[in-house]
Amino acid sequence: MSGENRPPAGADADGPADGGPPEQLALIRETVRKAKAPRAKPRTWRGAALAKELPVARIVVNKGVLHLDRYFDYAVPEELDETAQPGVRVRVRFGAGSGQVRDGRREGGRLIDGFLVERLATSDYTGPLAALADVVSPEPVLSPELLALARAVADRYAGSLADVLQLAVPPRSARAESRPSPAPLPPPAAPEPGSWTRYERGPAFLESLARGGAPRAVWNALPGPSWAEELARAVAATLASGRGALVVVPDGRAVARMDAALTAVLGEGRHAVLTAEAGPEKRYGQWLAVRRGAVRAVIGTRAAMFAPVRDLGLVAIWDDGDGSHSEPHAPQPHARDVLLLRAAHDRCGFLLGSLSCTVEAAQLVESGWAAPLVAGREQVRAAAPRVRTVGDEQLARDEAARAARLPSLAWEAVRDGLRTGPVLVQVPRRGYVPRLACERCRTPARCRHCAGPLEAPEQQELRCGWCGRGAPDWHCVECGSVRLRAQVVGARRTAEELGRVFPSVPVRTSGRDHVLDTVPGRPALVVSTPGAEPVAEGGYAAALLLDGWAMLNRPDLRAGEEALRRWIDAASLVRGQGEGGTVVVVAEPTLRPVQALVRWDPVGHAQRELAERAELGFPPVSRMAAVAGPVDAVLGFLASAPLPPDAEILGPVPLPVVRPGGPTRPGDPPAGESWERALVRVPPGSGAALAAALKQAQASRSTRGPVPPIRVRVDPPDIG
DNA sequence: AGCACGCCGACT
DNA sequence: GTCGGCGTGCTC
Repeated sequence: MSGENRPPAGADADGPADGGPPEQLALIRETVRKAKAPRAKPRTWRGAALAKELPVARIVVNKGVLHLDRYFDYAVPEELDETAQPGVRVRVRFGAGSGQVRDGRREGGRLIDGFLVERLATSDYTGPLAALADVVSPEPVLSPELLALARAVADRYAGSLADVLQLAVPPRSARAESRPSPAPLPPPAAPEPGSWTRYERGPAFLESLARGGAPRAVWNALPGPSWAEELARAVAATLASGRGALVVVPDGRAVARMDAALTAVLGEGRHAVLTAEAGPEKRYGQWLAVRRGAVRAVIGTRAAMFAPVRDLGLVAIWDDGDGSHSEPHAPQPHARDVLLLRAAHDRCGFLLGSLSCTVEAAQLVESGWAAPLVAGREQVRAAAPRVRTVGDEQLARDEAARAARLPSLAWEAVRDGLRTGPVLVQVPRRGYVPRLACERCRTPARCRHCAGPLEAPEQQELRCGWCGRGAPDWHCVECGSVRLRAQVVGARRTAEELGRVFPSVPVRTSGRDHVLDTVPGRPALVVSTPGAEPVAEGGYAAALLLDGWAMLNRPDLRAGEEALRRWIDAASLVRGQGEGGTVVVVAEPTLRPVQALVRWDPVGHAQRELAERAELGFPPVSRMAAVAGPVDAVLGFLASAPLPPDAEILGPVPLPVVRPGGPTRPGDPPAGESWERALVRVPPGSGAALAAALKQAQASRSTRGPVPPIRVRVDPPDIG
């Protein structure tokens, strides 16, 4: 299906996937030590009895601090010899105070958790080794594969191994560990291709998996509910080859659908579900069943991306554009990139599926690393609804629309739809912040120097949100207009008024705090925020996508892609145009994402976005990192970081101050403090050097005295 | 981050 | 002499 297994562009093409170079300081110190004293047999305080074979244990300690991101050697006491095997959890004394001996025990170190990485005959460390305090449990939870993956993720995101391990290995539950896992089942028969026949290379993809191959594909799924079953068949094909499979989906609803689909295709007992919802003990039990090889297929939300599946044959991610694939805990890895690293490392199959298409997905195809898995146009036309647009000019001319606050085309679509079934109305969430755009043609206003988004904070001077330079003489590059606008629309009110326009029809709502899973096929108005749309029995007769303008003008590089994804996701719940399914989107028909929706061409949209990002030096073609903190600290940090010569620093610019007691998001500065943020941008190929530099600067920073806090994030998701 | 060591000034 | 200030450096 695709060529040899070189690493994917944009993922780890420019990063050492296997460990990375040792830091220079450590290297020098190591050399000096070796010169002074050759490898020593371990001596412990007071010479307690040690294991006879391989008396040294290499430990990774559970401390996320970056200057402790290396291994520490400990002596293995005789009584722990048997259980102290690679991969087990251990407790060790760790901390300052070397050389304090009292009663034959070393004092001063605190007991902390860690993992045993390997057993060795000798240590490079010249001092006397402390002894392992305890082996927590004989369960080898950290396999060499998982360790290598965690190392690669830490390097890619300028984070520490310990932080990644915290995400990758769930907390222990002794009860779950003591329960035996079920006996593994023999591989099932290869499945029929089913609805994969709708895709040109679908059956071939399944056959390759079933034969033990490692095909890699970016799959643009046809609208409708079949994707879960199709993913389940890909899993089944992989199991048939005697290998394991892993599927990561964005949320609990998608997990439930995959769970049902896998049960239908494979029967009971062949797959594990890894979600946080299950509670720690149950989750650890499932995780253990996977690690022990009792279960070979895994589905779950993002934490499952590290699932220790044995003999991995396929990693798959569904809807990679969904924000919940981004891990909020340090170092904030994205499930797509973790799975890319796994695919490259384990040389297994890779499947990225979505109804829509991200720029990153397009890049995987563009670079040749993955093959496109798409349906022909006639399949798309049959499955997708008819899409019509209502632009602002049309809206302005439409007297009836102004009076009723509803364009007549939209009114007709709702009225006609309600004759045969439910009608979906999508309204943007409140809190969507539109960004500045040309008043006439709606082209986003960008900085002349770095192409960042322009902002006018609190009616102040117009300036760039990235580099902070002012833009007093801005004019639109497309049409020459000098006027800007930012519009916040009364979306909810419009939806409420819809209910008044159709008083005899029940109105149901689905949103953040109250999400409906399904609605019956009877006529009803279903008002929903993006992502919370219920599935309608038999499909919606029509959908109304309101206030596209607000969706498209958020101050985010992904605004267009995200709006299109939200629209496609909603429109995919509508019947195909053969059955009369109609979608009306209220947005300017000349805009690229709107046109892509009308043509139902998310892949083409992503390809054009990718070309543009390459031209403007935007991620994912370039790689960026964000450095946030008090302005002096940010500047000092950047000055001390050994950035690659091709790195470009944008800003810093002030971040919005969080009001005490106000809403906070992870990553926000502490309430009341004024922080600034700089962006560091490097061209393709320098991503690994950037991450290494940021890591080193963080490590040397924390060794010297109390320092003001700094937040570093590789691949920040919210750059304007 | 902790935590201990060490090299300087005021105290019993 | 020796108690303890916190500046500096290490953690197997």
